Amino acid sequence: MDKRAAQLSHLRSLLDRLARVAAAEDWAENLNPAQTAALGYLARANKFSRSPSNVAEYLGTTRGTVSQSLKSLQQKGLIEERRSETDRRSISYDLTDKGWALVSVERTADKAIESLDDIDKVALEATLNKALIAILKQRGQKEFGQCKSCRYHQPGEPNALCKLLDVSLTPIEAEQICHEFLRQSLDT
Amino acid sequence: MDKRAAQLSHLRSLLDRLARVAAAEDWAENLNPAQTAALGYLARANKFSRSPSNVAEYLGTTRGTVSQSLKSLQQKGLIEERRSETDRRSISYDLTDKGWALVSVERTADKAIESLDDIDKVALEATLNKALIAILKQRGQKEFGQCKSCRYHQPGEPNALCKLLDVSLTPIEAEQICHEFLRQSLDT
DNA sequence: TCAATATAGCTTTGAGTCGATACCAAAGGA
DNA sequence: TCCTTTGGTATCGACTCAAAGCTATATTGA
Repeated sequence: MDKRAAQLSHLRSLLDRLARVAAAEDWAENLNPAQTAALGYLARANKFSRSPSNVAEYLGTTRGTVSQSLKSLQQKGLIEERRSETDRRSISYDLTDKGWALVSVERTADKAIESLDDIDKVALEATLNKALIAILKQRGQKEFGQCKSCRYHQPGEPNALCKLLDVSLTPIEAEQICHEFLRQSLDT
Repeated sequence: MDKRAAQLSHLRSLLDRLARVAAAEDWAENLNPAQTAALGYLARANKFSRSPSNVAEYLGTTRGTVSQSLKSLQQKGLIEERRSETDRRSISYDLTDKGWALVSVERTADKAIESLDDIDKVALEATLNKALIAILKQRGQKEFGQCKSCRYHQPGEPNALCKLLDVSLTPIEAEQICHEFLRQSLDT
């Protein structure tokens, strides 16, 4: 194994270990890391992006797994299902008050990230995003992103507009995550 | 949920999602992410740090889980156990040729990371390391690190010396990971 | 228009894995 | 000798994955 390869795998393992160690504490309220991730996603996704399929694609896992994770979250009273009136197959999940309370508790991993310099945080986010986008592109997976940075977003006062779905977006909604997201500058 | 909290959890989820998506491909040769992580650690750890307990502490999981992961890796012919002669309880694992071959195959996540600018890579590693160290310190977990950056490392030609275990270290060994690692500058 | 077919959204199933707990065996002290 | 600590393993319930199995909607082709 040459040195270059070793260096690469080192960065990769560092990332993996950090996520693994950080995930090891995600057991408050009997939530495992996958359930915590799903709950966190639902808390940040808009109402068009809270189906099991969306969660599965976002987290890079299968619909079957997500189906059970969500069922478990539901049994614990953290989320509740809302069936679509137009399409009787599809389901969307909303957080309950209990769910909202849980996502806002701070964990030691958050504190550790918070302790970084602001400059580091900005750079970290930018770089991680680059890496993530590169992987997703190679796999042909969707990126997901905030409406306000989307190609279909049209700013406005007081509400913005989604030109794809033709719906009005409150300022809060414009910061939520959407599965239809497409970045503005199309670099292939 | 105020904006600051939302920002924090965003960085945290980004990290989590990246690791999750990257891990989703680690199924070559029927290895799951945990097994891949264990194999990767064993490939980079020195001979004093390849016990089940060491792997468990490094990955932030339990000895029981690691015990099963290693057994699975062993059945697949990727590692082999070596029992200590001085302590009949302890076990150390070595990679087989097949195991070495497997850790050196490049995955798409590696390519994505490789595609980053060198400056980004250096900054990314430094920042991730800061965050990891902060978490580990809060949890009272050991850091693990390369001998050559350890407090007990004494450079020398051709071989360096570990002042803790009083053993000679070849240049290759000095770049391996040790569970006894203590960083040089002691900032509390 | 209306069945036949294809696709989409989600769930169930079975094999394998993870984490918590309890446990055994060896080593170290008092 | 007895007690504690350390290193590793067995078991059980919960979880994950992949694949197969529903329904419901969309599309096709007379």
